[in-house]
Amino acid sequence: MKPAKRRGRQTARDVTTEDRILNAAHAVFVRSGTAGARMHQIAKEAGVNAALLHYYFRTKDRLAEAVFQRTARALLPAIIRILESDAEIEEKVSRVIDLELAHLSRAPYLPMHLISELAHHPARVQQLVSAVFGGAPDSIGRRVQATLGRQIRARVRARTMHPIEPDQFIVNLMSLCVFPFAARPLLKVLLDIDEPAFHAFIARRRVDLAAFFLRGLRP
Amino acid sequence: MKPAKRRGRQTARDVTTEDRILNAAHAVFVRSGTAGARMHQIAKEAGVNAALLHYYFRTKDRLAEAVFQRTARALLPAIIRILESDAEIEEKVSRVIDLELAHLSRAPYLPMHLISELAHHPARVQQLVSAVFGGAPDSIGRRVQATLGRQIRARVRARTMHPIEPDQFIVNLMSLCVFPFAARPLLKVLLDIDEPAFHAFIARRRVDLAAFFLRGLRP
DNA sequence: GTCTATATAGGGATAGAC
DNA sequence: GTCTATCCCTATATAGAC
Repeated sequence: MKPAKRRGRQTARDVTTEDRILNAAHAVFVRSGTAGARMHQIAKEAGVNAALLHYYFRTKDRLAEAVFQRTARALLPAIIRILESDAEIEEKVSRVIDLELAHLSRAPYLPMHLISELAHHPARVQQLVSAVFGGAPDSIGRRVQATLGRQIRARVRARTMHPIEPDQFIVNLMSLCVFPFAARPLLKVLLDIDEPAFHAFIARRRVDLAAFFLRGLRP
Repeated sequence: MKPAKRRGRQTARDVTTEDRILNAAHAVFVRSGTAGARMHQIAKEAGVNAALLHYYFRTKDRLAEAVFQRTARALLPAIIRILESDAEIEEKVSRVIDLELAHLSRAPYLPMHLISELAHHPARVQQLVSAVFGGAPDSIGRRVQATLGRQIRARVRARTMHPIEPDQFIVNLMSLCVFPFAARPLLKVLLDIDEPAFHAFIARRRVDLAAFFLRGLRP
């Protein structure tokens, strides 16, 4: 590979040509959607010839799959690890919110891509499972829900928490973190805010959200 | 137009050929994304010849635009009307949640389509504004936020509500309603639930969500 | 208004030189 | 490993008969 002549803004991980392609593909796929993305555009942003994409990843679909798996590994496993740890519930909520809002501030379209791919391309479902946790097909979700369920029941018995189903707990938490980023273009129109205002909005959220959520759990 | 020979399951509004096309286009665009959608597929599901699509809507993009505007008009205006009405906050929360969950249970991919189109196709932003409210460019969002802001401040002074920014209020409410549907394929994998379990999940949500949200607003 | 037939372009993919 | 040239198919779009 040629070391010089890198066109796009390259990160520290832009070492090998394959990485450059993967990074560019990630950007283009997320920006335009997999169906709308153009191989030539990816090649251009990676600063390489279009034929090289087929040399490294045989087809567009394989390239999309590689990007998808990378996206799936970016955040979900870390969230799951927090939720099934043995930390207190308040601790879990804070840590999940901190992690999600920090990460999504840097990669705002990440969840959109994940969701959109899953919706349009049924094969991705299996790929998600194997990407997030090597072999466990369904047990992951059940395990997290069981852990949370035990914690919640204990707190309800102690009169320090309002009853809530574990799945509703998880979905509420994820909704409040992810949706603002996924719906960013919509919110900008509806709330009439621009880019800096959006960042201020998220900054405020990092301060307020955990407290709002935890008040919702009080008895 | 020929009255017989309708292939797809037709609704009561499948009266004119143009409607049939629009309905089929809606289904295909939402299912496959605009870029992934194929004109032939739309024609097939509408039960008409492919050339007819171009007779009624000159290009694929115009057809996509028509579908988008229809999608935008489906829910947003009603939500906005509730939020800027003079009902009490508790009442607003309940009504928005009821309306959204009922509507999205029938059209789960509606918000995904809206968001995805806005993200991928910058021209849609302007089209959204003119679709939701004829001429008012930005004032809609500001007006809703002002109304809510006044209500919240009054309640905070009366010590019956915890302070919260109007924009955070709106985004929290929308997040909790919309995200579960937008992320449905993801949630099915993560929570290990199938179609009927998802419906049960939403049914439970229609009972619990307003109370959860309102607890989050308590002082 | 609706159909058949066809023009045209764009994009994914390959062959083969270097 | 990387480039140039090119193939081929698919999808949008149009022309024109009925």
